[in-house]
Amino acid sequence: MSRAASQRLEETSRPTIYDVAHRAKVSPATVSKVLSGVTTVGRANAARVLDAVRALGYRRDPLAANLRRNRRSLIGLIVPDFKNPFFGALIAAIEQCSAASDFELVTVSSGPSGATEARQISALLDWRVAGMIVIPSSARFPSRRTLQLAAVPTVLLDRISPELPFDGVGVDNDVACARMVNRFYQSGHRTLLVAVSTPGLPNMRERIAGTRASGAGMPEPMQIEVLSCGNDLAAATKVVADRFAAGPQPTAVFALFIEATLAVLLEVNRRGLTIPDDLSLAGFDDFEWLQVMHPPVATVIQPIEAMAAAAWARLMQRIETPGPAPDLTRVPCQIDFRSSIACPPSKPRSPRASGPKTLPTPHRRKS
Amino acid sequence: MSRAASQRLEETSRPTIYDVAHRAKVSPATVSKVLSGVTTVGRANAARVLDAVRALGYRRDPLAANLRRNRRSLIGLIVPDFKNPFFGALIAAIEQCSAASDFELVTVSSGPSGATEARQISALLDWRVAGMIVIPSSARFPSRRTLQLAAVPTVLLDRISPELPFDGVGVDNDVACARMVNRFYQSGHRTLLVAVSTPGLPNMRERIAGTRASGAGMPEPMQIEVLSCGNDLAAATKVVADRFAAGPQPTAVFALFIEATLAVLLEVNRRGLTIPDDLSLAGFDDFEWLQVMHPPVATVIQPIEAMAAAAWARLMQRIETPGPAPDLTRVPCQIDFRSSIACPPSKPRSPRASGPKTLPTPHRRKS
DNA sequence: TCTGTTGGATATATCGATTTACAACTGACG
DNA sequence: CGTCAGTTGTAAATCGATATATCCAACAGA
Repeated sequence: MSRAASQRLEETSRPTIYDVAHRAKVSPATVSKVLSGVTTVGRANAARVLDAVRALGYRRDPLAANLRRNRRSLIGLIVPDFKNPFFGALIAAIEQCSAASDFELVTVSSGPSGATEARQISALLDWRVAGMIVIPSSARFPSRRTLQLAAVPTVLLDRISPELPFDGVGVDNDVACARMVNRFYQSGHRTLLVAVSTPGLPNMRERIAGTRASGAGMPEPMQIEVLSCGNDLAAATKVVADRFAAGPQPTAVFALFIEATLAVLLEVNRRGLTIPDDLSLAGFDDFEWLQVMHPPVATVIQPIEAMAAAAWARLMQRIETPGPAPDLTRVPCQIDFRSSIACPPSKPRSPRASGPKTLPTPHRRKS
Repeated sequence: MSRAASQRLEETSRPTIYDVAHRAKVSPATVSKVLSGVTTVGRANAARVLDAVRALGYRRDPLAANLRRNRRSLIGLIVPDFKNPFFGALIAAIEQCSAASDFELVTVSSGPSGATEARQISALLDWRVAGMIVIPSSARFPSRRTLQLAAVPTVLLDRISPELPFDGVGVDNDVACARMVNRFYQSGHRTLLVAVSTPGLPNMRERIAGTRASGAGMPEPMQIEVLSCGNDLAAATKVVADRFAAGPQPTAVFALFIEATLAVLLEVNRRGLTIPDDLSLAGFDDFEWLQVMHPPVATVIQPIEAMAAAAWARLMQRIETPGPAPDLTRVPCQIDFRSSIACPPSKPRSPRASGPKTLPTPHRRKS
């Protein structure tokens, strides 16, 4: 009866598996088997089914299929912020991975607040995702309410810590920072201002630790000052401006997140300073525009494709064989030492001293 | 029987509506009514249901609910590229809108190819989204295969054209371009190189038309040259380099998309030119880093929040009352005339002539 | 007393697919 | 010829929720 109705509507609404079955003169069960690649179907029947599918333009309803089948075909991805192109690139890379698989990817953002993050996680769990990739947004992740995550294969990305009971994929922050600090040291710097977002974030913690350790291990130990800048550009701008106004002028800044790099550049402009003569600068994360600065800004380059691939592989593996021991994968960073790092100015604070340049800078004004 | 089983598993697997009903000593139908806010439920029963929901931590399965209910609670969003922070900001703004509504948002990217765009659209249609917001990726949208879209409320965003049978929300490209061209004209420019991505894209078409019309309407008509740069930075860089190497040196460039702005800045660096003395530059889309350039780059600022809000409102309206007449909404742009536009150099090609400056530029090197 | 109405609750069919248990058919072999 | 094994196909239950029809109690009006 209902099937008859569905048949009548065949042209207006989407065809169902019953319509296909009817047209191919087989049962819906057979159609389902053909579509899911079960081999115990006669060649003739299979062919007729495929013909009918083509003729009717049938597409299976993933809602119904997922509901019945226990294994769901969705992967959830949670990023803190869509506006950040670093996360954007990660999303794109992960989407690439998912396209090559049988899973569909659903991406949502958690915002800086832990509350909305928990809400988004719950929402994805409601959809019974087969697995999740999460870039944690808050320092303390996961909140108690989201601990249900343990039930679903989950891989943390970028902001990872060995204390959490999840698989994780991140970069070797300490190594990268050590290399960058070394560059500062080799250029003659003995003090370094490190601009971080929230010191509690796992990746920030690692970067700070790496910087500190490396600085302390030098023949002449470096003096490392850590500046917490908050999460957005507005906050960072203010903190950086205050710091430049207050303490002794820094001669080298290592910005551990992109907004800090921007904030420092803004402040440098405002004060009419010159990079690298007055101030050496290095950043984290590579964006194309960093190369068109005067001079181009040295940065740690996080291997986005590699991170995405590693996270995806880890998740697939975890879905297939849910083993008990979570593990962390570290991907190495590249560093592009661009010309924004040079000798410190010879006189700390004075009208102007044209410090010797060790690195070529692109020509600017030709007057 | 099956319910008994489900009851037995109550602690290990997610509770169902039957579990709630059992605990509250009512029928599943009543629970459903309470949860969907139907008022014909006695106060005592409603209270017991809510208690049971809390006690069991029940959350309704959106798969099952959406399957049964005809009205789906999903909105699909398709953007061409997650890496572009302009789209990222749009996603964030639209997500904001959706958070305040009963709908859930699913975002996917279509990539530059029309084929994957069609595939993504089909996938979203399979999920029976209640509506879609699409930033078309290909010049000819929609492809024939995706015309099924007509069945679902759909709003196009950013790249819109009156020929398509869809609602659309975009910016007043022609007005914005006219204002920018006027600025070039007022600064003394009579020739203008316009860098576009794909001239066929609706927004590019509009921008080119607006630029051309405005330039032609000047007391001394301007000479407008259009340069097709392709869609990514690599292509744009090459095209721009070739153009600078070949024809007469441009004195003013209006980059209609962000990669072109970057490409021009790169080429300017490579050639050791100075902005705005040797070349005046304006761009489209505002990014924070444009302000830390030397000098800051003038740009058209697209009102992202307004676009998102307009698109969302339009979609909600269309979902509630599916009227037949599609319409286009235009949102006005702001322009930030930064100091990257100045007089053209007095001598077209020669050692160097320090052209008179009409606008202050921030100090650079103090040597 | 009987009928009609109404608010409140329930039983049951249903959304569209998958899965399980079983029936029907085909040969093969004793 | 009958039984057994191996294929191939189908009927019916099922996933978890919602819509619809039905049912019941209480109460008003005739």
